[in-house]
Amino acid sequence: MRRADGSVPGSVRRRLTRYLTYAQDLRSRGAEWVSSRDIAEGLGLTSSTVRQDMSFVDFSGVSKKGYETIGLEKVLTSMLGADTVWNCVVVGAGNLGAAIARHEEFARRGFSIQGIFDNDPRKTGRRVGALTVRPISEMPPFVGRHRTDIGILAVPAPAAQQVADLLIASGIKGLLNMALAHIVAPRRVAVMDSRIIVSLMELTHLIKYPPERGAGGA
Amino acid sequence: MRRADGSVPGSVRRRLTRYLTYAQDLRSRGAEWVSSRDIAEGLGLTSSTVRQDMSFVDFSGVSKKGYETIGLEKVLTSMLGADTVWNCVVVGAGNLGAAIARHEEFARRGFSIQGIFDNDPRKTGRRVGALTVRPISEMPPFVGRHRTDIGILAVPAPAAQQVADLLIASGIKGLLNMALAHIVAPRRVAVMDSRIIVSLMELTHLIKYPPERGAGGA
DNA sequence: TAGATTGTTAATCGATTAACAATC
DNA sequence: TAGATTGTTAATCGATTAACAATC
Repeated sequence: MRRADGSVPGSVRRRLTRYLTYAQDLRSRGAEWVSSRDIAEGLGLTSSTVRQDMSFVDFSGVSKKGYETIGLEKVLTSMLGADTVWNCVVVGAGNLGAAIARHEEFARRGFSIQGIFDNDPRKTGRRVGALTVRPISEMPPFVGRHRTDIGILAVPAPAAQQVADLLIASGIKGLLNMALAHIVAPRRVAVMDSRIIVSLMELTHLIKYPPERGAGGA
Repeated sequence: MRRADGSVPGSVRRRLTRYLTYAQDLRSRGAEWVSSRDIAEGLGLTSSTVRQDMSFVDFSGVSKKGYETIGLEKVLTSMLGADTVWNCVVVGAGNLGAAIARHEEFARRGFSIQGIFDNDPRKTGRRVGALTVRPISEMPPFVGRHRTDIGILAVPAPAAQQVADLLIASGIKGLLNMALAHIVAPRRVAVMDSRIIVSLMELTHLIKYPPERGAGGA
C-alpha cells in the first residue's frame, strides 16, 4: 500500500537498501529480470515480503517475468536519494572519523565529505586524505556556507549530544551517529545510529544465545 | 516472559545494548537507581516497553525505587557477553579494516583484535597499530591456532562471501559483516550486518521522506 | 493454452502499549 | 499511610505470511 507522502515503514526502509544493492549486483552481472522469489532467496526473506514491500515502491513487475533489474535499480536509487550528492561533514578525527574521510567509497556513493572537524589541537591542521582537520568552532559557519546536509558524529560519547546540538543549530538535515550515546534531536532532523561496537555486542549475544530456528535474527 | 534458553527476540536484543550503555553512563555519573520511566525518557521509548524487556533479563527491580544501576549493568554485561574477551580477526586492511585494528575502544570493550589479513601484496607486511597485515592464506590456520571467535569482514562486496566461507570453515563462531553483500552462513554461525553506507542510505531516505509523527523511525 | 508470477486481500503472528493489582 | 513503581496480563497495533484471482 503506497503512501501519499512516499514515506515507508522503518521495517520496509531497511529492506529497500538491500533490494537496491541486490539489484545493482544483479544488473552488473547481466541479469535483466528478477522475480520476488529470486530476491527472497538471495536475501533470506519470503517472496510475500518482497512483493508486499514492492507495493511501497512506484514500480510494477510483469507477470511471469518479475521485475526488470534496470528499472528496479533506477526507482530504488531515486527513492533512497542515491542519485543525489549529499554534502557531509565528519566531526571527530580519530580512527573512525579519519577512515571515513579518507574512504573513496563514500564519494562514489554520493556522500561528499566536505570537511572534518576536531577539537584536539594535536589533530587540527593535520591532513586527512584531501582534507585538513579544522577546529569545531569553525564548523557552524562552514555548514552554513557549504549547505551541508549530513553530519557524521565520530566523537566520544560524552561529546556527542553537544556536537549534535551545534550541527542542528547550524541547519543540518540529518545525523549519522557513530557515538555510543543516545542523540536527542527535533523531529525535522533525521538521526540514524550506526555503531560497530553495538553491532559487536549484539553479535556476541547472538553467539551466546542463538535464536530458536525461525525467530527474528539479525 | 523469560525464555529457558536465555534467547530473546531480536527487537529486545537491540534494546538491551542500549540499556547497557545507558546503565554504564548513569553509574559513571553516580546514579544508584533508575526507573523504567527514566530509561524510557532517556532512550525515547515507553516505560511499558522497558519493563516488558526487563522480563527477559534475570534481574528484578524494587517497587518505588526502580532498578539498581550497578546490578543492571552487571546482569546486562554478562547477558551480552561484555564480561568476556572475544578473539577477533579483521579481514581487509583498507581504511575501515585498518581503523578497526588501530582503535583502542575495541580492546577496552573486550574485543581483542588478534590479526589483520589482506590479499593485496601492497598491504601485506605493513604494520597497522600493533599488528602486521598477513596474506589471507595464513588466516585459516591462524584462526584455528588462536581460537578466534569473531571475523570482521571489511573486504569489498564481491569477495565477502568467499572470505566468509573461509572463516566458517576455519571454525569461526560469528561474523560482523561490513561489506555491501548478503552473507549466507550455516545456522551455527551468527552473522550481524554493520554497514555505514547502508545507514547513510537509510538516513537520506529518512531525510527525503520523514515518517509521519509516531511511526517507527530509526 | 498452461504455467508462472504479480499485486492484493485476508489470516497469522509478534511487538508494543495500556492498564492495574501487588508491593514496598 | 499514601504514593510511586514494578511485574504481568490484556488490548492494540503493525508486520509478516498465506492464499489466490488477475495477468501475460
